[in-house]
Amino acid sequence: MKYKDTLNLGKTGFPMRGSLPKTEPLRQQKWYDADLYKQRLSQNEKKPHFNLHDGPPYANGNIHLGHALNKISKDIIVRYKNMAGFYAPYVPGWDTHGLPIEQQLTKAGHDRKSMPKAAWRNLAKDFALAQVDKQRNDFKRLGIMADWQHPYITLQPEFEAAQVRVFGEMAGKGYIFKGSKPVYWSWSSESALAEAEIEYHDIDSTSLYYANRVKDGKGILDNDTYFVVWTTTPFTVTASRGITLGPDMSYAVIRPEGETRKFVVAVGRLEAIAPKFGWTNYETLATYKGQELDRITAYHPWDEAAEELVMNADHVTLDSGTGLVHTAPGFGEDDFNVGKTYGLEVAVTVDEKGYMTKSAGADFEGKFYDDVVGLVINKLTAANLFLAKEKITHSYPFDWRTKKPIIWRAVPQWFASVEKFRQNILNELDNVNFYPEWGKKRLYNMIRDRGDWVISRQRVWGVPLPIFYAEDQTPILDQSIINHVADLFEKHGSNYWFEHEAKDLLPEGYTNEHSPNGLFTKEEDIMDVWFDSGSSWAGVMNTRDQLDYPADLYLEGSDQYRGWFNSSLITSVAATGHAPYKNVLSQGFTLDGKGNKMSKSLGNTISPLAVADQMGIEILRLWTISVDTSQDMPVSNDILKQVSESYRKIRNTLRFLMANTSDFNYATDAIAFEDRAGHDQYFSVVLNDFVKDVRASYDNYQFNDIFKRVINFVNVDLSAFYLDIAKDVVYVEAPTGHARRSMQTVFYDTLLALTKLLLPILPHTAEEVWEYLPNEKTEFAYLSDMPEVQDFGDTRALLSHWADFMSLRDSVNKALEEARAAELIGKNAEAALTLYLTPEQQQLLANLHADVRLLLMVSQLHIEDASNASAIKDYDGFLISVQHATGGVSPRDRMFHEDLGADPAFPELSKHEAEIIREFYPQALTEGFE
RNA sequence: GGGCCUGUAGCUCAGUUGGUUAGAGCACUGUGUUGAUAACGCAGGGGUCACAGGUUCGAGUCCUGUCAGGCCCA
Repeated sequence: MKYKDTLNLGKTGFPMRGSLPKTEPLRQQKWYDADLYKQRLSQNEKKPHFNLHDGPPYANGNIHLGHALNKISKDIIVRYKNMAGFYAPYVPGWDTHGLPIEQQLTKAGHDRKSMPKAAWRNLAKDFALAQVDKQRNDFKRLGIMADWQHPYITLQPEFEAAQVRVFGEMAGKGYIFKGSKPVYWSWSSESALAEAEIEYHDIDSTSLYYANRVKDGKGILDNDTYFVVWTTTPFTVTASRGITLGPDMSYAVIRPEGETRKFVVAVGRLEAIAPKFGWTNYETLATYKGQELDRITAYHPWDEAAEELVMNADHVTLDSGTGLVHTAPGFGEDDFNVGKTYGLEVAVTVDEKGYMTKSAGADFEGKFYDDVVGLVINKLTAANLFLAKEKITHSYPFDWRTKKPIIWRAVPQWFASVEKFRQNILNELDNVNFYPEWGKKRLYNMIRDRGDWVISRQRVWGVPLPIFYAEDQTPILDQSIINHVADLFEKHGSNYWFEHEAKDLLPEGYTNEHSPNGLFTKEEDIMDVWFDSGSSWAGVMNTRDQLDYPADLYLEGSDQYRGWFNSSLITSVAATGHAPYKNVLSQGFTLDGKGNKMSKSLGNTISPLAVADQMGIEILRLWTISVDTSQDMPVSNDILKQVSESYRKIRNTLRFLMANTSDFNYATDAIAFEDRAGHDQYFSVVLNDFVKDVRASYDNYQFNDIFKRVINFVNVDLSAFYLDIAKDVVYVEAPTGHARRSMQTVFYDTLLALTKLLLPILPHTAEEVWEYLPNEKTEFAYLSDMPEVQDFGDTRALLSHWADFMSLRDSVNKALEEARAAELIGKNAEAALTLYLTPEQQQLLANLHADVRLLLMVSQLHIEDASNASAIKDYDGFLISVQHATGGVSPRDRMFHEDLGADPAFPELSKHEAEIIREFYPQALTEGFE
């Protein structure tokens, strides 16, 4: 027989390489076939609940890395919670209303104007549901364990009904009102836009400087005095109704050389402005504070029916312009606010498509707003008021979908008055934990500074605003009527609104004093989609039996402070007085390897599905915990390659543990902690601390902390030390002997703990490992529970002793490396070490209760008293001498021994080995060795 | 322009209340093994802690500014 046959070399079929792209989909199919999601949940039915509420991605387009990061992070948390003693359902959601889907229909060749609204909405619904199906399949490829068969979708009747009831609750409290206000108006999509629907680009504009002649100078200014104003939006001059000054800013009345007219310009801008008008010399006739000129009037440049009122407001700056702001309340928010204070007319001279109306004047009517610059200049020039034009490049708002510029424009809109319950919202934030902590500050500032919420949209694809109008156009905002509409939606879906007349939507026999003839009309606007997703706490958490309100956790990208975190908080506090979440976890954005943002145009994007196909989704999942998700995260192929190296290390380590426990049955073979060898006790403690630390990191959502701990544990604690020394035990010692069983006990504990702790992150790999653990009872690893932290008492002394040993080991390794370089030895087994130790250092070794020779992996170890040392090299405090080992090499354990042939039957083996052979391989006595 | 955040070895990350020669893993180089083998061990090189001021006996760690980058807003 061969010596090798008397060794316990590891055996396992677990492949070194995972072939992840091929095996993952097969494994996932098994999960879905077995309805593993439901199995795990039903197992947890009696446990405390943990609800992570899914923020709904928009049902349009391919999933990108941000989606993947989001869903994988949630999956990690939910899987962990389910294995850690919680009933943690995960209902995925989709956001399905809104303009992008309407645009997709248009792109596909459908014409909204050519069909009834209800028909258009059915097309949108079909499109959205198809997108949901596609994205759902893609999410499943990421290995996400969720209730994929019962997602929530914002177009579901029960969701729409819940949303409408939230609206009713707010209306009932008087939070909903109708107003006319400048809003972001997209003429290209003929709709008001939410702030979230806007993006900014730099554009070139023609700005104009012109003069307004004083009409009523209130005894301060003469009638030959002119206010010099600046505008970057010339079309708004048609609706100009005022001139705003900074109350504390100084304004000079000057007369340029060669001019008969006098001009008013802010002192702080005079020097910058004068050259533009060719004013090389001028005399300053007087200086006034802005507030001294308050309520003086001036003529509109050409509109005799209009008048310009001088006003004061704090938003005026000296950064640009003249320090006098031309004010058109219908076309700007600041303008509107100051105009409101002074009671100005809100003139709107542009229609919904961007064309000037009759109110702009006969020569403007019908012209596109952006094409009237020349006309405005002509009119100003004709009135001798034109001073200069100037090209400027500035950041300007655009419709994020049509990519066309937008304008501010006052239109009738429905609002939610955030002002009325702003303080309640801010107070509620104190009851929420934020990860990271600064999230609270960020959300707080946003709520504090935000204005009222424009909730109406002039589109079709969305939840209708459940509002009726009486014959005299009085809006009817009655909570009981709104709830009646909600009931209809719950039964028939919101398309019912568009398929029926107002009278069919109102409760039977409804009357109203404003409708003497019993006639009613209905609102045609729909709700802002942020109201949809912002109502999900009501439409999902409150509606489904297995879920709770408020949710334990909302987890989204940091853009959602302005989005979903925000809108959910507002609707929830408005309707119930409470925040919809107890914890908010926000994540950064994925950046490329250079730290720049990912975008299609830059070509630096990485598709999660491509990663799954090329490397395996496990690699992306492992990447997710390798980075600090609270900040922006770099991703590149190089980074993923590095992560895949880490994956291989983890995989190989698991494989080694499996291979060396394949003949081990915990039930019959395990050795109790007290009876384990010193190094096995030590490692049991290391493992236990590892379990404790990793679980704490999970509990605090510190993903990259888990990664760091796992990688260090695998590389340093296991691979470089414990598994390395283990080979001389596990391979060589008697197969069922105490030394080997002691170590195998720890191996198996480690294998099991590591597999379970990694499962939320690497579920495919963990399940694969599980197939090689015949003694584990559950069919899937996911049906097992997280390892519990054990109590080994006070382990500080033990850990301290081993920390000391590690210092000695470092010194020994350096000494061995020098001996190797000097060609005194090759491998460590050729070495005989002599340590010259102080009494304290000798005590150190005694404290270990272990075979130090084994721990240092040399053939022979001699301990001498330090006082006997002469000319021995000091390695960081340890006097170490390396010689070549003596005796001969055993072909079996490949170590040097001086007792080879002590058993005459086995002349090549050591005494200890011969004993093992006699007991466990008696056939060697007859067969002999080759 | 404003709010929030980030900038430590080639890469991903640690660096407690400011205190001796700034750490880890990976990668890299050298080397040993060839019984974890398309694996594993050991050793080594590598950072003016984005930059510039300031506070302090002393700053990666506090303050100010600049630069670069990200999210959100104007």
